[in-house]
Amino acid sequence: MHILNRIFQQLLSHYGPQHWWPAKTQFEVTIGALLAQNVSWTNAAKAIANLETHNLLSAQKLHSIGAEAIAPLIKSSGYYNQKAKAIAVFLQWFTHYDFSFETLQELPTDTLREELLQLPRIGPETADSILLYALERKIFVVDAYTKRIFTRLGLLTGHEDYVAIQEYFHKNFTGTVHDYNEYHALIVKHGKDVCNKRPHCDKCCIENWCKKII
DNA sequence: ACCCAGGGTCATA
DNA sequence: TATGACCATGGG
Repeated sequence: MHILNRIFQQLLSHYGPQHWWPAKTQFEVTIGALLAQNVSWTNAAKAIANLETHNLLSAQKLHSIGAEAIAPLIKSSGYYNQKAKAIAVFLQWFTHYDFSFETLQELPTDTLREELLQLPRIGPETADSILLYALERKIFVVDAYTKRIFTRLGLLTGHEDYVAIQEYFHKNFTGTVHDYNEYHALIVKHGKDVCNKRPHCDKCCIENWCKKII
């Protein structure tokens, strides 16, 4: 049993299921992934709620109004000009697949990932969030918490790039897609839970309960 | 007032 | 490759 599997079990038993992604549709997950970039989830959630209020939480409708009309509706998510443009470009790309997630599902994961990465403001974490939480592909989502927590645990040096960290999980974590879903959500939960002020803090995970895992 | 939050991009060395 | 600046709102 690899350490990554044991840490997952610990996190799950400690925090319980996180029920990600908090959205009703695959489209809402995707838009949410863009809006949540580098802002608190509550900020992103307000923007999504605002779109829903205006009955714009569908690809066709959102595509029809354009970036200039989207921007003021998502102000609460920050970077609203960049994000509005990103949503508009994504929707333009999505027209090639008839605004259909069924059609998207026909593509292999690697191809989909490369396509998504071509789009503005869709970097590795956002692309993987869409792949995992909207399309249910077995992809590990790496974020700043992942790097920080697992570096503190001594399992990473802190100098690995995104892909290297992702491969570490793909090779060693033997979970289902649902487990991949929970793992990332639990890491975010744990990252907020413990002291997250840079390198060291006494009452953090290492001193308190992460040692028990290892 | 400062820091950070479910990042990405671009310029610079 | 590796930093730094920038985007921008809202809560602590």
